Amino acid sequence: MAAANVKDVAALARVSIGTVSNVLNRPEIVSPDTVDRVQQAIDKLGFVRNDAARQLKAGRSNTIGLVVLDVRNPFFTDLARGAQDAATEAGLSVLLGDSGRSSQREKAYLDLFEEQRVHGVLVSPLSDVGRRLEGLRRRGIPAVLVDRSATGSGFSSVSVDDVAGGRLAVEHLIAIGRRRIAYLAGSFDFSQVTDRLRGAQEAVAAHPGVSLEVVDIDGLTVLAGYAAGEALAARPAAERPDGVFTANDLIAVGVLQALVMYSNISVPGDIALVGYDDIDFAETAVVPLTSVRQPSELLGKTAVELLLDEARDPSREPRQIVFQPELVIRASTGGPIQRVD
Amino acid sequence: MAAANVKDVAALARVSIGTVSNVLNRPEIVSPDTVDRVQQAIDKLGFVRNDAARQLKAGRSNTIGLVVLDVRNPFFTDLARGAQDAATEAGLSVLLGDSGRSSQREKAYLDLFEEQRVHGVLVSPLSDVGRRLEGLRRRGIPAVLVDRSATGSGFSSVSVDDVAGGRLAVEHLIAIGRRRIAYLAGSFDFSQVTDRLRGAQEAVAAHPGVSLEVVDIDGLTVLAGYAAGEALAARPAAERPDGVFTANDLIAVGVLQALVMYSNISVPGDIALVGYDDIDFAETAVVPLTSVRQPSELLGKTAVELLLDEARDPSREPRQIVFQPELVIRASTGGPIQRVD
DNA sequence: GGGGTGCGTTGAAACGCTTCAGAATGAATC
DNA sequence: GATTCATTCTGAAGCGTTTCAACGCACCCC
Repeated sequence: MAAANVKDVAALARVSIGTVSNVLNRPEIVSPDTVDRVQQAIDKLGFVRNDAARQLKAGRSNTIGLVVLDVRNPFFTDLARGAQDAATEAGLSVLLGDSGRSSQREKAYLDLFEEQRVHGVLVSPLSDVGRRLEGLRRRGIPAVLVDRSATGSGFSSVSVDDVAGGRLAVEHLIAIGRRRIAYLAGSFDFSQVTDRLRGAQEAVAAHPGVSLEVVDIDGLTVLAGYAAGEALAARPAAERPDGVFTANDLIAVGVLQALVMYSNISVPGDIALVGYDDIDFAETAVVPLTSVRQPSELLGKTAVELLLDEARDPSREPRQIVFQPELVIRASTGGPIQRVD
Repeated sequence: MAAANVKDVAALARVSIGTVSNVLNRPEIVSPDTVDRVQQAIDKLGFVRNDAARQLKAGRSNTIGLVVLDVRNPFFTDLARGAQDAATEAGLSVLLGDSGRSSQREKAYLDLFEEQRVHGVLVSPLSDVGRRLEGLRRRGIPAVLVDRSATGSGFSSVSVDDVAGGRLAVEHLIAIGRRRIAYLAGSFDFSQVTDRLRGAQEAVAAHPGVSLEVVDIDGLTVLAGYAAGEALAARPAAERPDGVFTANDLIAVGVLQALVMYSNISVPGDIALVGYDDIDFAETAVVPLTSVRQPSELLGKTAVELLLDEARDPSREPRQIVFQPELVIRASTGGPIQRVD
């Protein structure tokens, strides 16, 4: 029992294959009677349209390729979910690839997407994929960079203003009276890490009497944060910061746990703590964590929209969309909002 | 500048299109000279093979469809990663769909996969998709159920023995001397939740003098765990369990945080705690959490292997592969491993 | 020199769909 | 009754690949 095709349906419904195709794609131009007859034939034969043939004819697939740096990072899964929703809405599906920060895998996925003649690609780029994306574009496949601003690259991008995020975090610490701020981060080769630092510096610069110490730790993990927290706790009280901003929530959680162990240091009493990303665990940490939230789902949704616009009109000027992060205030900086305007 | 196709390559290399195809797919049967010439033409034209045409001809795509219940759950992303690795190895790619526990979306993804004539589908089934999968199989698309045993369903499956996991957890609690065990869980309509309970019951039944209390909480979240932990702490000490097993790590983390707040209750001193899933945060919790680990990545990898076997030989008998979970012992039950053989 | 053997190459056919120019039909208009 | 027009349907062409029977050629062997 071979799978039925349009020809079989046409034969059973006693119409031409062209009519079957019209029933499938533009039923409004076919007479109701015929639509009925064809539909019955389709049901009877269990016909399911062959997408490969359709795509071959169309010249491109109904798929959007998305390459993320790390599927295990909630930021990216949220982003992927947003992208999927927007794509589904437009009748497209998303092929999700995980580069795992390997430029080899990144390339492999882009090659795959090119063979598939995808509708477009969304990339959270590892390194310099500009040339590769140029190639895709020449073939008519638009690309949008996600989570990285791409001014001047000739591509559209959606990103979050990390400088603003850093500023937001540290201004909040200053607003609640902290004067000796520390920024805890590792992996300073990530632009996100340095952008957040820059924001922190700007906030400090705007407030005389506030100092900023940068603590370079070993990575962006809970364990690195725990070690850093222990080191802070071991300092004489006078040399400890009274406000700590970390490059992400994982570090903050580690710091928090180290401080809770040394129960003589209280959060936020002695040290107020602000993380970044607002992961699920921020809300449910031992001391609920103030954090900077990125609109990840919105990022994915918007990226797809930019992509579709460019697919429709390839000559369109690239646009850089920068989202503003949002500060979520919780107990680790004194809980309910106290704003000083 | 239209994209080059095999015909263009053939013309430039002065060979037939059949030869170009052979260079692409079976270079060993083409003379080295010709391979060179064709390769140069390919490079010069920037030719990239059109996958849609290839698939149309082949009758099926080089893609495996995977539908998971929730991409945000690390268990599934790990599983997906395992599946991707195995698929890549076999020259296939994975189309990842997130049903988000909606049977409508589940159906939509299966429809999509059918249109795509995917090589096979992996499903962590929401409800009864048996009939739907039967339909796919009739069309030559094999299916493997993941994270659910499917004995007697006619399909292969990979799953983890949750009964064994529950037994493992509670036997460990008993082995370290606990006698009043509590099982904290919500959502008792999930088979995983009840299977783990069954394992716990078996372990208790095998040890006279040990009691098991089942505490039904509101969901499987950190917050639900926190509430349950507070309730435990509020009990008179004599009525508190001395060993707690939770249906997942999130609950355990919540319990842990509630207990740590009431600092008169020590973990593991007063209450030993075992979670389930071994999420990243288990290792880095305030008190590192003993947990039952599921080989999620291996699950994905194995599922793909079963699928490929069935794709190669459709008459193959379905197989049910059940993995054994593993207990990871950490500080919440007394830390370094103490094994009684 | 006829017949066999292998190697490398050829090119038409087929995969299943969509599209589109044109045919068929019936109704409306002069 | 001829003309126009709208509506509905037809069927061949074409998308770009893989496959496969057939072909040419060189070589070897009696």
